[in-house]
Amino acid sequence: MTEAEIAHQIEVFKRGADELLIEKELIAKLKKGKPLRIKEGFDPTRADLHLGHTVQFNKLRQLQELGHHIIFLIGDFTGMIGDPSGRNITRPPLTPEEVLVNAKTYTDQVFLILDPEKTEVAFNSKWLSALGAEGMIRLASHYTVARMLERDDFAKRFHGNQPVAVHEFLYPLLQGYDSVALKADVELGGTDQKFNLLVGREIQKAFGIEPQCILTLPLLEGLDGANKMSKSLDNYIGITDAPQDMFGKIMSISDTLMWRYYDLISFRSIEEIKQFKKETEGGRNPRELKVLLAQEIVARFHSKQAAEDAAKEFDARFRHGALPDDIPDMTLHNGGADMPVVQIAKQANLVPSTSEALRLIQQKGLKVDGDVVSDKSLAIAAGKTVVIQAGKRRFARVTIR
RNA sequence: GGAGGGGUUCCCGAGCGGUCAAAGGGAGCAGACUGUAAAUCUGCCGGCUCAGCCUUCGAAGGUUCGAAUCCUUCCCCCUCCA
Repeated sequence: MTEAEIAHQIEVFKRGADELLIEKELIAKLKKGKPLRIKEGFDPTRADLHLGHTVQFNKLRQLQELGHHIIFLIGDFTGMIGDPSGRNITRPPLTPEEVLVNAKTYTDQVFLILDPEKTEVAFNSKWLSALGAEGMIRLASHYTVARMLERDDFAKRFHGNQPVAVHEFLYPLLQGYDSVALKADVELGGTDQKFNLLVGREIQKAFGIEPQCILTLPLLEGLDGANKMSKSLDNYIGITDAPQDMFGKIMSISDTLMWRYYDLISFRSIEEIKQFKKETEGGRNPRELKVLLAQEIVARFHSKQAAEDAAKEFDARFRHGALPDDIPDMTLHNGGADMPVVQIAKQANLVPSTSEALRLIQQKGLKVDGDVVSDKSLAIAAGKTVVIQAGKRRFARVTIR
């Protein structure tokens, strides 16, 4: 590989990335002229992937296009332990069947971005199950508690009198062992993974393997603009979200966050994005650019047509107050008697409780056929069909029987 | 193994015999304003057959007219010492 080619590759590696460790070593690896083994692991604890994950996939895709060997690692074994990255020490363990199902949905979604022909899918139970208690203890001997406590998350909890379970220490070790088993040249991860990735280098050295290089990518903030995108915080945009939802969620992000999304998940060139920024400073309504972003994303995971339809409906619904096309229809049985709206709202899953429905009425947030409900004891006659709206976004077309 | 501290409503965190469905903050929800943006303002924020009733303060018992608050046992977490 020529100097120029290497320089180009390094540029691709680093684009949009947070950190590349260690650049010199990566250059040395590239100089060997062989495709690099690039690994990234994912826990199959959740079936659905969201846009935050795609930041990683996009980078894998770019590296794949450079001709490198991409290993998509499913952490079926580590998934049973649970990622220590925070709150839940105890996670419900997954059954092997659940893991398989999740893994399948994972790969289905990932291959919307990666080339399935050129991607190796691996499961870490293959070598981790074989490790056994003895192997585990041997593995653990290669790292010290003091070094383990260097991890920010552990240190914080330790000093903040929060529990740190022993098994949480094992996770980085196992992840590192994955790199040994796969002979990874490079491992990718979010910035929150930096510690684990570095442990991987040490473990590889301990096993007499050339340590991997590390590429960390920024974490995509969720819809709230503060926390990282995650399903458990319910601030995510799922890859399999319906076009309408996807579009709407992107439209609801703040202007500041929009630029972040442009940087991390848009395929537009850096120059183009710069131009957009300039235009908004010159008075262009950021809303228009948000629409472009929303369309790009919907088109990527659905289709161009879906993106256009979503934009049209969005306009109709929120700028002109029209009802959405896809109001769920349902029939509620009340034995032929009139049914109070509070009950209807609850049973139609528009509100979690009748108390909540009563509150909504007080706050003028509940509508029947477009009219604000002011009488909390309002009942709908059996046989009628009405459109109930709770707040701005929740609708149901209900027939009473 | 020993000593001490602690477990409160989604989260943080006050309360320490009645005025407690439980202060305050965060998150969330609704309304106003908008670009379903942000910021801001207002209100709400356990459940129900909702001007009343029911269930909640780690769990189970007990004391009391009355307990988140006192007692007993148990479970869990943290700190220090060994």
